[in-house]
Amino acid sequence: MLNRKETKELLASRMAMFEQACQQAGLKLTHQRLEIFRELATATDHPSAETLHRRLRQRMPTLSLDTVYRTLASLEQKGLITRVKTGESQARFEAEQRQHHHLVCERCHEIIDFQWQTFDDSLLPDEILQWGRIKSKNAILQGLCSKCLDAV
Amino acid sequence: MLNRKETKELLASRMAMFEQACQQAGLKLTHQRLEIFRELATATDHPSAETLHRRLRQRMPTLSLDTVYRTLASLEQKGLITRVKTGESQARFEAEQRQHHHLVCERCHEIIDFQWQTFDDSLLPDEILQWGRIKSKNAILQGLCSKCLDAV
DNA sequence: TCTTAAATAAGAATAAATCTTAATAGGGTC
DNA sequence: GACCCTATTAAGATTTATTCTTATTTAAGA
Repeated sequence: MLNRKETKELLASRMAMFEQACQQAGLKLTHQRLEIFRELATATDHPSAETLHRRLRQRMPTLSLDTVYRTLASLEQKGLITRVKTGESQARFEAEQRQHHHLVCERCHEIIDFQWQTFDDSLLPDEILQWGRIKSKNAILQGLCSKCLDAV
Repeated sequence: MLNRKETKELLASRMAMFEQACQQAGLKLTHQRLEIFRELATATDHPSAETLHRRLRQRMPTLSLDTVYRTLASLEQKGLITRVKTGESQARFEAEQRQHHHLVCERCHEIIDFQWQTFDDSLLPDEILQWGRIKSKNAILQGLCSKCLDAV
C-alpha cells in the first residue's frame, strides 16, 4: 500500500497528465472539469454522475448535475475516462485507463478492479480476427461479494 | 448451418423447455410471455425492449411496451434470459444461456456472440477467490466491425 | 487588458423505465 | 364445460436518468 504522501504525489502527477491531455484535446482547464476528474480519479467505486455530483457539491455547492454529465461525456469522448459496461440504469465511470478487469457483485453492484496477466497474454480465437479491428479485450466476473453472502 | 426444418425444430424444443421452466417458476403461460420469449430466442442481435416491442407489434398490435419491459424483467429475475452489459442507455437482452462471450462494435453497437474454450478453461487469479462466490466469467471484446471500418 | 469561443448554471425538455388501475385470462376446481 | 381466483395485461400517468436551451461566465490567446 502507498502512504499518504505517496498517494498525494501520485494524484498530483495524474492531474498534471490530465491537464496536458486536456490541452492537447482542446479542452479548457476549468475548475469544474479539473475537480470532476480529480473526484473520479480518487474514487475506487466506479461512481455514477449523480454520485460524483453529490460528493463534489460538498466543496462546490453551485456545481450543476448537468455539468457533471456533460463533462463525463466529453472526457469519455476524448478517451480520458471510461464508461463502465453494466446492466444498471445509471451509467458508471472510471478514470483508470491501465488494462484491468472487473469483478461485479450482482446484489450490491460493487465493482472491483483486478489484474489478470494470463488473460491479457492470451490469444483470441481465430474466427474473431476477420470481424474487424479489436481495440480492447476484458474479462467480467460476476457473483456475490462476501458482504452480500454474509447478509443472507 | 442449419436448414429451415432443423431451425424450426430447435425453436420448438426451446419453446417446450421455456414452457416447462415457466411452470416450475410459477409463471403463467400467457400468449404475450410466450411470444416475447420466442421473439428474443430467434433474434441474434440482442434487442432492446423497444426493438422487441416494435417487432412484436406487427403480429400483436395491442401489445404494450410496459408488458415487454415487465416480462423481460421477470424472465431475467427467473434466470431465463439475460440483460447484456453495455454502456448504452437502452438495456439489451438475450435468450442464449449457454456459455459464450461478446464482441461489440463501438460505432454501430452490434453485438456478436462467440465461443472461447481456452478462456472458459482458464483459472482465475488467486486473489479473486477470497472475494466471494464467482458465478460467471465472461470476456468482452470491443472494437470496430468491418462494416464500420469500411464506412469511414 | 480585450476579445472570443468554450463552458457553465438553471431550469425546461426528452428518453427510458416503472407504477397505478381497471379489465382480462390462465389454469385449477367442481 | 362453467366457475373462481389470482396473475397478468393495456393504457396512460409517473418517475428516473439524461440531454437540451438560453443567458451568463470564464479560460486563454491576441
